[in-house]
Formats: sequence, C-alpha cells, structure tokens
Amino acid sequence: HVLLNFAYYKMSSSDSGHRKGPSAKDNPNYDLCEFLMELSAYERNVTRNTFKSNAYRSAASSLAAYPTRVTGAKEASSIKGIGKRISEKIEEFLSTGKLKKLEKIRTDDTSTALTELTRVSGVGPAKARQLYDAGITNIMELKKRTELLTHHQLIGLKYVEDFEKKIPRAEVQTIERAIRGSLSNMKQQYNMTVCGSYRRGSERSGDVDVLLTYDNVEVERKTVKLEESSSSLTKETNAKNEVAKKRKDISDGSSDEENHNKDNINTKKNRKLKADQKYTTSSPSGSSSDNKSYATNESSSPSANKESASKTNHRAMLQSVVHQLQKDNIVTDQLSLGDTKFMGVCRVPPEECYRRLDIRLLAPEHYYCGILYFTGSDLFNKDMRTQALAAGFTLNEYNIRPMGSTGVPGEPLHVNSELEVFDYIGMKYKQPSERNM
DNA sequence: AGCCTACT
DNA sequence: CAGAGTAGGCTA
Ligand SMILES: [Mg+2]
Ligand SMILES: [Mg+2]
Repeated sequence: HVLLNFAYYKMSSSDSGHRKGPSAKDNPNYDLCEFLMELSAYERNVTRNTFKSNAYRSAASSLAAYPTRVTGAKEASSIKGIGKRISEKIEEFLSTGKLKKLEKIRTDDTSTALTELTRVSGVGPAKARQLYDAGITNIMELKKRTELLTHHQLIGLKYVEDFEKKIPRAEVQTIERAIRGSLSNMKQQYNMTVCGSYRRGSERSGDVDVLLTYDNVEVERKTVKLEESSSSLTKETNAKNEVAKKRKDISDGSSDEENHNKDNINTKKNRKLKADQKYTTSSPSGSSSDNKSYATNESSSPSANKESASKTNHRAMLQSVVHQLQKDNIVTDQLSLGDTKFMGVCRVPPEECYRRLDIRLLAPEHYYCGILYFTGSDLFNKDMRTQALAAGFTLNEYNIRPMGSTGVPGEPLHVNSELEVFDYIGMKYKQPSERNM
C-alpha cells in the first residue's frame, strides 16, 4: 500500500503533503480519491495509458474538492471529470467497500514490481518494464544491477528513501536562506523566489523549487511604472504586492545586462533558442556597456568571461550558480543541468536528509509567467493552460501568446504581473494558496 | 530526431 | 476529437 501510495504521490503534484495528493485525510471522499489515484498509478506504470492515468487523477482532484460525501453513481457523475465508467467504480466501492479491478491489480506481481521500481527518480514506466524483463522486481535487486542505470537513476537510487520524505516548511526556509547567502557572494546577482508547493503555502513540500532571474534594472523600473498606472483595483493590489515582493528579493540592483536578443554566433545554442525565449518587451535598452554583468564568482568557473555582457549565456550563468552552491556544500549531487534548468540534490545541516532541489533560471522579462508556472500545481497549470487555449491563447513559462487562426502562436503579450495572465484568459485571479488542484 | 522522464 | 507545455539526457 505504501508503494502504491508513493507512486501516486509522485505523480500528483509531488509537493503537498506526502500522501496528500489532491486529497487530504479530512476530505469526506478521501478513500474514493485514494482508489482513483491508485488506478491512475496503475494506468501510468503498468499499462502506460497516459490519458487514462490523467483521467483518474483529474477525477480524484475534482472529487477532493467536492464538499460532501458522494453517495452514489448519479451524484458522482455530476462532478467534472467523472463520467459513466468512473462513477460505476465509485458505486461499486460504496456498496461493497472495495473494487475488484483494484484487488486484482494489488495481487499482480508485475504491477507490484513496476510500481516499486518507479519509486526511483529517473525510472519511469518504460525503464521499469525493461528492468522487470531483466528479472529485477524490487529496489533491493536493483542495487545489485547498477550497471543498468543512468546517472540520474543512480542518484535516484542512492537517495530513494530520503526523496520520499517531506520537507517541513521551516526547512525549506533554511535551505532558502542558505542559497541566498551563497548566491549573494556572486558578482552576478539574482532575483530569487521559492515557488512550488512552498509558495502555495504548504506546510510540507516534496522538494524545493527555486526560480532565479538575473538582475535587470531597466525591466524592474518599467515594471513598477506600469503597475502604478494600472487601473483595476484588484489588479493594482495584487500586482503591487508582487512587485513589492520582487523588489524585496533583489539584493543588488546595480547590474544590468541583455544577452538574449544578441545574435551571437553560438551555433547549437542559438539554433535551439525558442521564439518564446527571445526578448519581446521593448527590452532593457540596458547598459550592456555596464560590464559588470556576468563575471561569475571569484573562481574558476570555466565561463568566467572575458566577453562583454552581451556574450554571456544562460548555460554559463546556471553552471556558475550550481558551482557556487556546490562550493558552499549546499548542492551535493546533480541529476541534470542545462541552460535554464538544474535538477539536483541539496542538504543543509544540521538536517541530515538529502533533498531534491530544482532551479529554473529565466530572463527577467519572463519572471511573471515563470513564477506562475513554477508555483503550480501541476494540475492547476494544466487546467489554466487548457483554459488559455479555449480563450485563444497559449501559455508557457515564458509568455502568453495569442493563437492565430492558423493555429500558429502570435507574438508574446506583455505581462507585468501574474494577475495580467489571468486577465488575458478571463480567469479570476487565484492566490497561490488557491492553486492546489 | 525521437523517446523517456522529469518539472509545475 | 483533443488532451499543457517544456527541459535535459540518452540512444541510435
Ligand atoms: Mg516542487
Ligand atoms: Mg521540483
């Protein structure tokens, strides 16, 4: 049961509360949500039917938000995401106290093995099946066959127990302070916001999600101006709070640079640059002459650069950040590291547990779409993005764009608060704490 | 380039 | 009929 629960935990927003998923234990339909999540895990890990898996999870999420105990199939069917098939299962569970389908799944060796193996970060349904076909049915056996694993999977195996433990809110704050302290010693300063379930107010998180934007004075000033001239009342309030927070987060507003809209030669990198990521705000005319831009920390960073700010790039900046955190014994392992995303492991004594740390580095003009994305929850993001599509927009962590009649996204719209994104797609603003879907 | 796994 | 959207690693 623990194993199945974990799989569910892992699939649901990895964050809120260990077995919480969409449903807390005080929820009147808790047991129903549990069995739907178990079915979701089964469809993901065993049958690899993503859409079924998503359907069960979506149903569980809706049911978790339902205020009273569901009493039958008919009532269940009235809930969004619950139709004929799922309401029949709910009916069976209500009248017999169990579900035949689930009883069978629980006794199935293959299903049990696959679910256990996917506890390891980096091991998904396909790898689990591969391992199972190689005769490996549990984690103990997997530890004897490490030659079959990638780097990510090895780290996942090493910390499999720790990664299942939730992180108390106070420890997230301790980790945050440690990271701020470390990064404050770098020449390049960053705006840092802890997102994920922490920002949604959870008392316990599955990992720590850190959004960094590199400093940009011009963008900052412009943001403030626009906010002050904003008209809508709620808009102003919310947006101002956000700006205030952002400004508070900034430790040193002296550095400025622009590097995205330079057409560097940089072959592979530039080819990979998505339209999403290029400047669209009338960009910080900025002092790219202000050469203090990006020089990395005192050391050895391979990219510690002799070039002007305009030649810097994300990869070098994020590498430098991770390097700094390793130097200060905060980051202990890497799962992956690219231009904009770091996935790894951290530990801040006296805590003995190793914790999952994700860092996302964005250009400052992507800040609001960035925190919107990185705050989640995952189901909330899916839902909001679905609504965006219905309203004729497409939304990602960089920007929101209108969908042309051809289906080709247009130019990014200007965004100076999270609220504005909600406004564009006609959604009522939701506080982070209201985004726990 | 395509698949897998991951992130919200 | 469509389903959110994207990053990074690995493989061929
Ligand atoms: Mg998280
Ligand atoms: Mg995370």
